[in-house]
Amino acid sequence: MLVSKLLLPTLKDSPQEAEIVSHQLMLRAGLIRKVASGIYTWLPLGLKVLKKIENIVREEMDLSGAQEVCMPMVLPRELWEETNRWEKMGPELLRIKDRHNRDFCLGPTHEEIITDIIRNNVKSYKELPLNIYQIQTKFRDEVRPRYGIMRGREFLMKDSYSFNIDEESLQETYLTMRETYKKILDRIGLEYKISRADSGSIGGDSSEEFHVLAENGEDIIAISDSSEFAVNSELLLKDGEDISSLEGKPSPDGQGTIQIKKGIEVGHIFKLGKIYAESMKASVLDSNGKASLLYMGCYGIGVSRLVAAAIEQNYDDKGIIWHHSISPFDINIISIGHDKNKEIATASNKLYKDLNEMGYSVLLDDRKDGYGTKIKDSELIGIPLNIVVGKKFLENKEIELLRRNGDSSMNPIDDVKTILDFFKD
RNA sequence: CGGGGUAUAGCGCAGUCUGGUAGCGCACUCGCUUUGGGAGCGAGUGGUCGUAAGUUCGAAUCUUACUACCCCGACCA
Repeated sequence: MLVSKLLLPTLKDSPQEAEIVSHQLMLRAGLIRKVASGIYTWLPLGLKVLKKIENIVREEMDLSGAQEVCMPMVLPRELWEETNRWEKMGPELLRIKDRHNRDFCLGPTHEEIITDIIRNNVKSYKELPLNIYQIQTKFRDEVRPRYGIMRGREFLMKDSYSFNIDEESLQETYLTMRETYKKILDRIGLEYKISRADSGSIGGDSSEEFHVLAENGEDIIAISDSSEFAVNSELLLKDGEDISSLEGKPSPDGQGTIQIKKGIEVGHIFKLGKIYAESMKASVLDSNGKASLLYMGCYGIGVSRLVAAAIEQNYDDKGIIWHHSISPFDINIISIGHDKNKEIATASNKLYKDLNEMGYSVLLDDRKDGYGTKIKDSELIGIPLNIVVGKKFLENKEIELLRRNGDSSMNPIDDVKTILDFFKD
């Protein structure tokens, strides 16, 4: 992609509406623009990141044996009344009426809809277990949307629902999803903790949250300094106790002491048990030919929230630092004097073509601006590797390889192998 | 929903107290010169001052109501 053709409205100043780093940088780097409170448009660069994360999630879900579907976003009242959630969800459920005055809502989650599908189409235990997922826009009319994409009202989520014949099978699927989530977050290069959590209004037996550790996290978790142990701090606090009082106490798992950290909840996995099957009468025939209520699990990942979380965990005073797995582009060719100097333009264009053919996603900054403008923008939008074609190229056919982390080297322009090595993390 | 704050050009801001018909930086357009860390000179474009009503000869400025957005709290797969 040529930078001159790209819709990339970068900003030098942070809009006053943005308070936290990820929100400021997402606006400044031209990833998103606000449409209404908690509702955003994804611009080309932001959408690329979103899609990269979405695809990583999809790949790992498919590898885990889950199957993708797409459920509607507009949902009829009747299904929600079966579980009594039309009432229970309260104003968080954005309700609308169609032209016949029939009640609908915008889907904030899809247990009812998928359970309806399964009860109508799956009849035997032999068809189980099933794990069905979708990656779809959700709407929750949050009491207070904030921090840009982090707590939006409209957001992209991967939600999956497993249907199992018994508790053992559910446990197996649950652990598979737990491993899958770890793989996803590892691939994105995030530092995270898995913490025991309150299962909240969605109900069910037990749940765990995946927290990306970051200063601006909304959740406070207690972790052990010498084991894997982590738990949402709410669960450790007795009445009137202050969170800071937990710091330094012995960890409940008997290993090490407690540290208090802030986290961004990017994933949540639940064992729901039979509650939805009961209220919605979802059963299959078991091996004895008897109707058996389904055990369910549900597993969510906030795809759009991961974009913000990745920034919160990886930025500096110059801008975003993308992990290579989710960067909107792999390489940015900074061509200095591209419009005037044919030698530089020709070399840059060839490099651009070659790297594209090698399978990299490449930006070519062909604008009429100087080095300063171009490198500042590149650092702001967080591209992992810059290739500078300029004066040094004219002198001795050398280009500079400049990584976002500051490492740099001068190399002969034909030394493509070095470019590749340099790019490897 | 309770508390606090903001609203003037795409972004950042001044002007409001003390009423006189809107300004600065950046961005943008054109020309020339520049091109390895956000370039220089010259000439330009762009705003019903959040909305509505009121006071006044006259309102960005004073009054009232409303709306939007942000922050804290309560809430939250």
